[in-house]
This record gives sequence, structure tokens and C-alpha cells, in this order.
Amino acid sequence: MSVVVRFAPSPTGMLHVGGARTAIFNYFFARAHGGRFILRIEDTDTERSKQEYTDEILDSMRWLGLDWDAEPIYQTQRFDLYRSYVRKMLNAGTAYKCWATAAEIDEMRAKAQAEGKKPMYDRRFRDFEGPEPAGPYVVRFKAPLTGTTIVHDLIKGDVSFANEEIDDFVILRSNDAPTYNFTVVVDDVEMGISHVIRGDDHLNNTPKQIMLMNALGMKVPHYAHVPMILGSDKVKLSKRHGAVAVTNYREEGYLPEAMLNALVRLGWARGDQEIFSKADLAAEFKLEGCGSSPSVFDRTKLDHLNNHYIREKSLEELSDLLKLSYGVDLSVLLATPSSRKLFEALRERAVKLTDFASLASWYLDNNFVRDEASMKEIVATTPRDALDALAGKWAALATADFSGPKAFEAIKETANNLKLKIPQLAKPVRVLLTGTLASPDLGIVLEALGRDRALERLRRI
RNA sequence: GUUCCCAUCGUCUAGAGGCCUAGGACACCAGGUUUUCAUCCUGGUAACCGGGGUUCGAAUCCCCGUGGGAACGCCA
Repeated sequence: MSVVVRFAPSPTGMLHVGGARTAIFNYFFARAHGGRFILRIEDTDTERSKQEYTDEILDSMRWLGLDWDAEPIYQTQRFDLYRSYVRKMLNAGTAYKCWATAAEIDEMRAKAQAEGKKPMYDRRFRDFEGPEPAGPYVVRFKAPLTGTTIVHDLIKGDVSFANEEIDDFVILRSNDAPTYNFTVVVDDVEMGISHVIRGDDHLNNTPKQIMLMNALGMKVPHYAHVPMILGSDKVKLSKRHGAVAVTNYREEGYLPEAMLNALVRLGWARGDQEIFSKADLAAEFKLEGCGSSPSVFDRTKLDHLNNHYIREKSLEELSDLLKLSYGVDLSVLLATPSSRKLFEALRERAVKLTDFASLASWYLDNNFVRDEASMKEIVATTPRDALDALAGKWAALATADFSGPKAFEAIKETANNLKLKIPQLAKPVRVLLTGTLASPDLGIVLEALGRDRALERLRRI
């Protein structure tokens, strides 16, 4: 059977972590099974849907490298199709018009709840006959009253719902717009979707959709409901957990590779493997690897992965990426073997791409800021003649001879001559040259800076 | 409230009845390397929600509790 899957975001907000994970599962399921991955924009809520959100979602998808196989389908352009199906059901008697007002429905729900049942519509117009009342109406599905609907879920197993639990839900609003549960059914079938892979929060909608498909005589696709992603407080991840939009992470300096890897491991595993490339996943992603319990999204793991993928990038790639996406120009570090060594050292410690700017600030800008506390506690307590002696030694070296080992050797000699321990001199030097105690290997720093800049900084107290 | 789902280290997870004195990763802690921080290396702390079954044997199967989550809309 040919595999066709879809990712169906509604453009009422940015692509968030949960949606991205669903998209990722769909995408790799399609790739691993030689199937198609289609995008469907569920914009039937014309009040809240915005083009800018659609643009943002597509942009995030591209950033993650999730390319789709056909032009996205917009539900608002298919209203005629949905309405034709509504008419079909009206004619077949599997749907009916309902004139109940909002107030009446609220009353019914309250009543049902008081009786210990789910809040439900009481089907008062289900068998209504005679002259149609004036005023607006909705179209409701004539849901089966008895029996059981079973969802054969590829992740959860068989889940059964008593049909009496499901009310005659609305399929066409009074403004003539079809509702979600209806458009999904029409589209999933019309688009030939073979596997519906979506969030667990839709599991309760699935029996409704299956019922509709049965009423329409349609073939039911396979379903797979992936567990929710939770915040650290264990409730469904949402805006109040802080950064949840994929774009936020991109702006913060995360790599798409890291995001992808982190997200795919949420609710999915393949033995003990932790690192997954796009190619790995496209080859071996299987629904069988999906777990069934929800998972907490952990930023520290993402940080670790991000550092991992930053280290895998070449200096050239990094430089381009930094300039293009973050406006940080480190191309000067590409120039010489010495500066490249420094760049490599920085790459090792950068957790986010945005870290590079501060990591390299002392190198890029001669007016870099020195840490005041370190200046006071370390530099100020260092004998001035030691620094002067060191300056003399450095000055005696030819510019071309100012290699890391030689420049550092000068520090050692000076320290020894003055009966200082090496760190006693190395630390203040580090602060003077880089402004902080946390910088790459001093040899690398010295060589990258070169004799004259190093000397100038050493003397500038 | 009702329905449905879920339950292994702090977190992500491996585990499909004996391979489990429960493995890996992140985080954390300690030691080593080092001129600092970090990296790197080595080691360590840390979990099968509880109770009943089934079985020679259960983290794994069943039941009941408990806890958590989701859904119940003319939102999607």
C-alpha cells in the first residue's frame, strides 16, 4: 500500500515544539516508507487564522528541513467540496438541521453534566419534521446511538468508545462554514491519506471521524496518536512555558539538526542510539519505535545536542551561518592558521550559535570589556615587575616567532625567575588579554592575538 | 463531572516472561589531564507508583487502587 501522510497545522499561531514533533514523525514516516508528505493548512477558523502564521509555519518547516511533496492545501479553498458532502449527508438522512440556540445548548450541557454525563447536545432536532423554523441553523451529524466504535491505533492499540458517549456534533456552522471534524474527514479521504499521525489530543476526536467516514461509506485510514509533549511541570507544553515556537529556538541560536534530533527522541527511540541525522531517520524511522507515554521537553538535552552539532560544522559553515542568520561576522577568524585554531577552540565551547559573539568579543574588539572583579583580585595583586619582565621577553621575540608555545614559554620563564607559580602569572595575563578567566588555551589566545596586540593589552592596565 | 490515555533513574529512554544484582544518554557529584574555565578521560549517586493475581519465574501479562494527562465547542 502506498503511504501518504499529512501535517495539518492551523495557522492560528506559530509552529511550536509539539507541532514540529508531529511534523517530524510524519515526514520521516513518509520518507522511510517511500511515501508522500503533504501539508494541509487548516484555516477554517477565519477569525483566528492569519496568513503571517502560515508563512511562519512554512518557514519553520523549511528551516527544519521538512520539505513537502506538493503545494499545500488550504481548507478555505475547499468549502464547496465540504458543502457538497454536507448536502449528500442531508439527503441521505445521516445529518440534519438544528435550530437550537446557544442558550439552549448551554442548558442541555449543564443538565447532562448534572446527571453525571458528558456535556452533550440532547438531539432535540434529530427527528424533527414539519415546517422548518425561521432563523439560523447548524447541520449536525446523526451519530449512531448504540454500539461501539473502535480505533485501531498503531501506537495505542485498539481503543474503544461507546457510541452513546458521542453526541450529534456540528458539521456545518450557521455561517455555512464546515467544522474541523468534518473537513478532516473529507480531506483525509479525498487526499488519499493512508496514515493519520497526529497528537494524542486528537484521540478523542477519532471515533467521531470514523463514524462520519462510515456514514459516508468511506475507507478509514490508519491512525497513530503520538503522546503529548509536556513542560517541566508535566502539563501539555504551551506558551506559558516560555519559548515554544520553533522560531524562538532558531533565534536563540539552536541548529535545526539539534532541534530535529531532540524532538525526534521525544517519544521515539531506537535502542540506545542518541544521535540521529536526517539521513538516518529517513532510512529507519518506524512507528514501532514510538512510546505511548507523554514526555517532558528538556532544554539541557537540547543544549548538549546543539553543542554536538556545532562541533560537527566546519569553520566556514559556521562563519557563513553566523553572518547570514545572526549578523555576527567572524570571517576574520578564518584568515590565518592561528586564528583558525582560536575559532576551533571557541567552537568547542559554544552551546548556542549566539554564544560566539560574546566568546570572541575580546578578539574582535580592542576595546573589549574586562571583568572588574578579576582585574581587582587578580591583576591588581600581581607584582608589576613580573608583567614588565614578561613584556620585555615578548618584545624581544620577532613577530613571526610569537607562536603559542614560545609566548607561553616566556610566561613560564618569567614566573620561574621571579619565584612565582605559573598560574600566578598566567591568570593575570589571561584577564588582561581576554578580560576573563574563562577563555581558551592561553597559547591559542596568544598566537591568535599576535605579539603586538598581546603586548599592547599586557601594558594596558 | 464524564470518557479516553498514560505510569522504568531528576529528564529522555532501552526493556516485547528468564539475557535485569534493570542498560544508555543528558544533568549532577568525585577523581585525573591542564596555565584558568571548559573540553577530554575515569568513576559514582540515582528508577521498575502501590496492592493483588497468573506463572517454576514478572519491569514485562491480568485485575484493582493511586497518581498524572487529554478530550468533552457553531476552536482546531
